Amino acid sequence: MRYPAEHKASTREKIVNAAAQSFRERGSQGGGIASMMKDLGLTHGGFYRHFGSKEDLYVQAVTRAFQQAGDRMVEAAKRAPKGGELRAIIESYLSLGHLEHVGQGCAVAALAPEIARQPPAVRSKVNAAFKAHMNRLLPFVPGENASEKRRNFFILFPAMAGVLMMARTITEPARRKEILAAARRFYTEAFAERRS
Amino acid sequence: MRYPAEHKASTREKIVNAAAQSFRERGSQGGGIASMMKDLGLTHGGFYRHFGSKEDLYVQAVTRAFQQAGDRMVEAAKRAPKGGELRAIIESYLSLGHLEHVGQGCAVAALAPEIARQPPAVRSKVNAAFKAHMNRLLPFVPGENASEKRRNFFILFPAMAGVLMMARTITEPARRKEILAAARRFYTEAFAERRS
DNA sequence: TGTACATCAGTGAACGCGCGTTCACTGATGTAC
DNA sequence: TGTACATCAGTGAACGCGCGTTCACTGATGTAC
Repeated sequence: MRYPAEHKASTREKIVNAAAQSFRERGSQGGGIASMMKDLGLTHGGFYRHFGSKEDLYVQAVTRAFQQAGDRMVEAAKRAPKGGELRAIIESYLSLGHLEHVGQGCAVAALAPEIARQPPAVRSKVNAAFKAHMNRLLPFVPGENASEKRRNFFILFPAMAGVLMMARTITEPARRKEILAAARRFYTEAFAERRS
Repeated sequence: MRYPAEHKASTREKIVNAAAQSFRERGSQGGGIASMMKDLGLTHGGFYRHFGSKEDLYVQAVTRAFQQAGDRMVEAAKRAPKGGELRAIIESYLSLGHLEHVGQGCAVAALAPEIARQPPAVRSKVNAAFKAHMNRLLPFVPGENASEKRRNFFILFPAMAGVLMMARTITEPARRKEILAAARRFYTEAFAERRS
């Protein structure tokens, strides 16, 4: 059958979104093309009308994941009182909600080691998506100039990703919360407090 | 053929070591039992004389990986001048050598998100191995008492793992070094300097 | 306005491959007698 | 001391399954005339 004009683009959109969640939740394998398509009420055969390969989808999906995670942080910052933007970002990043919802969360915390193992072509595209993500967040990072902001960014954000990762690894809920709370305090004091 | 008495134990040892490297380098799939056995000059069929399943091996291998990574850090601390132990650990953890040798390095930085996705039985055993790893390192962590040391441990080490992960993700060598250097400075100042 | 044809997103069977796991077998050495 | 048998780490073919990818086909709607 023939579909309305933007039908194809909208299907593609849905696939990318489903994949962005699936890869974060289930790893870089993502649980299979067939299962992702099925969740959208489609069959696997149609997949190749939209993407050249699973790897192609992976790049699109990780890029999307960075956008979504960035959206969440920017929104958290917007809801914060003037001057409290970074604190709000830190608190939302190191929240129990973020820990529990890998599928909607930070792509670094969900996938970093697997990204590091991708072939160069994939990694360089993911790098570009990450760079865009960083640039959205730099305005909220302390620093006199761009390079100082970048340096602080690369201390704060990977560290928070590490904490989140670690906490997700641990089974006892109490210990998880403890770790997140301690890290919130530490990074808020280090980066988001009036500095002397 | 019948083999000398400790032959079996020694083969098992070799498999665990090969797997500890393979999982860290190639992810929780590890590149296949057959290929790991082949690297040791064995065939895949023999694998099940040593392990009940691949999952069983995974637990043993990750445990081993923690031991090895712990060994390296403890050795670095021993080589350090009195009082410089933690600084030495930080510097060796955030070194280019560690970044480049995933297979011999920290299991958290190599595998954390994948560990978080393992079934509960696996995760709780990995948790136990991690706890043992932590206890080896606690003596080097600042803090008045055990719980304060633990709190600092859970800030410092996951953060360093996050930095390493992130740096491994990035393709440009210069940027990688930059990130490591900035983090070394930050964490040394925060945890391994004479504190006022 | 009506008819024939083209288009193309989606379908579902099929293919090929990798991989975890099983199993009957091997054969050198230990043990029983 | 010698012989028959048991042991068991390791072998390699085979099985079953999941999964990425291909391909001939479908059929509703757009387009040409």
